[in-house]
Amino acid sequence: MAADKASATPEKPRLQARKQPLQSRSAATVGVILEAAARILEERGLTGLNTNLVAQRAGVSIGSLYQYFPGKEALLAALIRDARAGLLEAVQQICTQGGLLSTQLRVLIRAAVHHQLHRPQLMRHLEYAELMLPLDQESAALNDALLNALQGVLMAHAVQEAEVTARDLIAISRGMIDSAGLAGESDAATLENRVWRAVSGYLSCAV
Amino acid sequence: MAADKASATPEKPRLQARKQPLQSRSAATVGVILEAAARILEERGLTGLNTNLVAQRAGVSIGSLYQYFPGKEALLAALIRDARAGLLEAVQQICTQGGLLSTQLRVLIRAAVHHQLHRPQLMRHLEYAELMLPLDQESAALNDALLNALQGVLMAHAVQEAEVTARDLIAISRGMIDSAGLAGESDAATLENRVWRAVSGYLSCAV
DNA sequence: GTCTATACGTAGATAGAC
DNA sequence: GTCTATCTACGTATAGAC
Repeated sequence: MAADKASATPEKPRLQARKQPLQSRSAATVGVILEAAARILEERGLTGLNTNLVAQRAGVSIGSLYQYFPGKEALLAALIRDARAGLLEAVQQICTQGGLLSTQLRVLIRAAVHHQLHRPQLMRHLEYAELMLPLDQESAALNDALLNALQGVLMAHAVQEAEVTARDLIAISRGMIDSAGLAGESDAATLENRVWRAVSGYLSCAV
Repeated sequence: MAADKASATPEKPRLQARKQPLQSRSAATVGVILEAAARILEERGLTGLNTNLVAQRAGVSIGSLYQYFPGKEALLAALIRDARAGLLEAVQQICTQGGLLSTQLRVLIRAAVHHQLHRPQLMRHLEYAELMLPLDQESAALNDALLNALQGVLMAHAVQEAEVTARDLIAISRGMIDSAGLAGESDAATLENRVWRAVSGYLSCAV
């Protein structure tokens, strides 16, 4: 009987929040908690993030936090989802509008720079967290949607090997913006031009 | 709340190993420990790395491990130093040889691809660890040396804005190789060509 | 439904035996 | 000089009060 207590640990990280914040007050609480988590992430990184500190900074008790997020990983998953969803919205809008390839890519790069340069440290920590977490269905779907949107644009303009090209373009942009953010750059326009040079250079050799 | 109990935390991470492995047996032990740490990093990431597990995998006791490394961060610092030193050696050799810019960059990209595609997960974890650790003197010096070597090549060929260009080229390469490694690519030659396209494209627009 | 208090597990680090 | 045993601290998660 007593042995049952410590039965085989299922290792089941729950990434979904226990409650969906349908009420406005709950939504506000969730927002406060997530913003606190984001700030801590920026200041202390992944290892410095813990549920007690988040609750304290958010001004709620640890018990309340656990009512909305079943653990540290759930906080990270929510932050990742939010970030991905924000970018995806902008990207899909651009991709469905059509136009010259160069124009579309320019605008996409602008969106990416704006998105990633806003809080570079936070994005970097989230990107790393994404690799370690067994990323949930929703985040995976958002990632796929992002890649597919870009791939669609490339195919619409008859670019060869759209799949690997899309991956490379994302890697180039992400790497450069990451690096610039880390170096303390804040001039989005200049950075945008440099990313454009790399992206257009990569493509012009290909065609 | 109650009185501050954990307020006076000095937070003094020692990054230097306690002993330098001058004897061959010690050097072997250090090597075994570091390889064990590297494997765990690849399998479980930064949060999964702990001193007990490293000692166990390395086949030494936790006490012995602490004689060589005063903690988890010292293990990471040593791994980062080793990786940086390995790449720097190759890069400096290439940079001091002279020749056409395109030739030199080609060879540099080859070295970078070879270096980073070998153990992509490990490199990614180390890159992230590098950001969180107050990186020690030696690693900082190695990083500077790397950047300077590339910058020197660019300046020798009269490339404008060598500093920011060097940073961008490193960011492009690192981002693409990282992404390719994560996607499971193992064809170094193909990847090398794609990185070359991005790098040469970036530069040709600049000149 | 929000808080306080606490039990539990894990990891860090050391002291002392051999 | 290497190992075993252990102490301490911290973070997670829950139970129960309000």
